[in-house]
Amino acid sequence: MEAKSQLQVHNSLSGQKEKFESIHQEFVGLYVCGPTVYSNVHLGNCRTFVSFDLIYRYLMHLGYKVRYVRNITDVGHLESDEGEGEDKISKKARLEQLEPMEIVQQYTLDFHQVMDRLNALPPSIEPTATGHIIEQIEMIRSILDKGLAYESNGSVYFDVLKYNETHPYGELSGRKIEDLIAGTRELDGQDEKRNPLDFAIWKNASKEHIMKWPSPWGIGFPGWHLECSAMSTKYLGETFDIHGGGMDLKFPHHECEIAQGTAALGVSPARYWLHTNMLTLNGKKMSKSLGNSLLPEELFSGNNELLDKAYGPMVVRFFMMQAHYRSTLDFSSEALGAAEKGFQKLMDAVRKLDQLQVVKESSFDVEAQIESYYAAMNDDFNAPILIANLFESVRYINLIADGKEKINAADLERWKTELKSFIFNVLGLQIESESGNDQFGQVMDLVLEMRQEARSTKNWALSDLIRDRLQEAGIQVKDGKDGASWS
RNA sequence: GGUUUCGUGGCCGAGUGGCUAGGCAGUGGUCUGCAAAACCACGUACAGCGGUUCGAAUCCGCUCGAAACCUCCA
Repeated sequence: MEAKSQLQVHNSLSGQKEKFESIHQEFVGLYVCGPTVYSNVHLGNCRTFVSFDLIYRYLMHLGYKVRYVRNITDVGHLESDEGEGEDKISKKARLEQLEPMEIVQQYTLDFHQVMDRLNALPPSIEPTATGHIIEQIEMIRSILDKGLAYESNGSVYFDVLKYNETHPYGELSGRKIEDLIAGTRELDGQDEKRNPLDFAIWKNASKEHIMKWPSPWGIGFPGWHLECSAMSTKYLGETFDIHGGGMDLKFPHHECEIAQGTAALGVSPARYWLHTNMLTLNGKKMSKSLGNSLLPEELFSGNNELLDKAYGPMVVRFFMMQAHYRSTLDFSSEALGAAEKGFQKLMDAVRKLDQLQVVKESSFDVEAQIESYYAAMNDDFNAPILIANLFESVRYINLIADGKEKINAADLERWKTELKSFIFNVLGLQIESESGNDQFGQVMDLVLEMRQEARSTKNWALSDLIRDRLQEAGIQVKDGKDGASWS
């Protein structure tokens, strides 16, 4: 409970770290913009959701009851602002001659599967845009009532200039309305809009458009920013604690959400805005359209020319956790390889933890170790620092195993609980390739016993043969003070 | 062009005014039948130039370079 009061988060609204205080003491409302399900999620998409998984997990670790809402965008966003704009899911459905909902289903399943492999917890509510058309229409109506939107040819546009008269448009992304006007001057054209900055909150559907619904303004579909406003309001209230998403959604998506929410309800939707940074490949944002994206499946199977081998989901997760969520993270096979070794080292230490001998008195400050975990995470969810501190603990674990440091039973109990909690519950790591059954472990025990037998008769040829062959099979034998272990 | 951000040792990546980041790789050592693992020691990194300061990788200015957003994107 004490650690809870020390959490600091970086709020994009202020550009600074702020003390985190939830609206309702024990509860946190968390909304994260989810994926548009028109293709397989790539690794860059995954990073954002893994980052928020960490945040979600730590908030719960601190004792908060978190309602985590993450939407599925199953109405594609408009491709262009011109009249013939087509949404991505419609387009894909047309090309593949499928029902839009088949596309949505296929890639939603893929998304869930990938999240599961990366051990990202499912959100509390995962609403879809198409399931909330009525809520969106209601919200549009409310904005129209306030005079902050106008109808034009069966579409409804948000009146940015009018809104800006009473509320600063651009407060989240640091943009000034004059600059925005100057920047968009070239774009305009034959427009239904009063101003190029205005954005659609309801869009008139052309005949060919597949996904469409009736509305007071005719047949159409909701504008691209509206779904998040409608769904976050429905499930978390008019103002909730944390709204998150990728950096690339800051403008215009989140800026528009603030404007819509404020226009419709009179209050700003979220107190804290958290933005996760991009996963880059060769220094550039991983993006499907740029052709530099990696699919999680390719990573897990090693089936990509960028990779020298396959990497497990937990190694990938650990790799992501080694960078702070607000920094870009550059992907390379080399960096992943380094992460794999580090992850292995951490897991080895966790296994050792259960076999440590206890004595009467501890020779080092266990409590300080534990405090360092909380300090790291309380500083804007600084997982890389947490991991650095965990490696400090790894050193102590190894020293105890070597008989060079000591720990008492009470300290060990408490340490085990906290350490494991941070590794497995907060970082969300899992021990991989835990060949599941005890049978295998028993066989390994037997093999190592036989090797020990050979060693005791100085049959080095046999003992080395066993060790080398196991090595070839991917099993490493480690001789320690109290016998051999393997991993 | 505008907005936001970044440039850290061989690689990845923390740090935001004085005090060790950490991981991987490397070198030397201890241990070991040999090895692996583990432990110990080591590398004097902060794009460049100028300024503020007793003191700057950390603050300010300029220069160079990179990225994201300003069209859909996590």
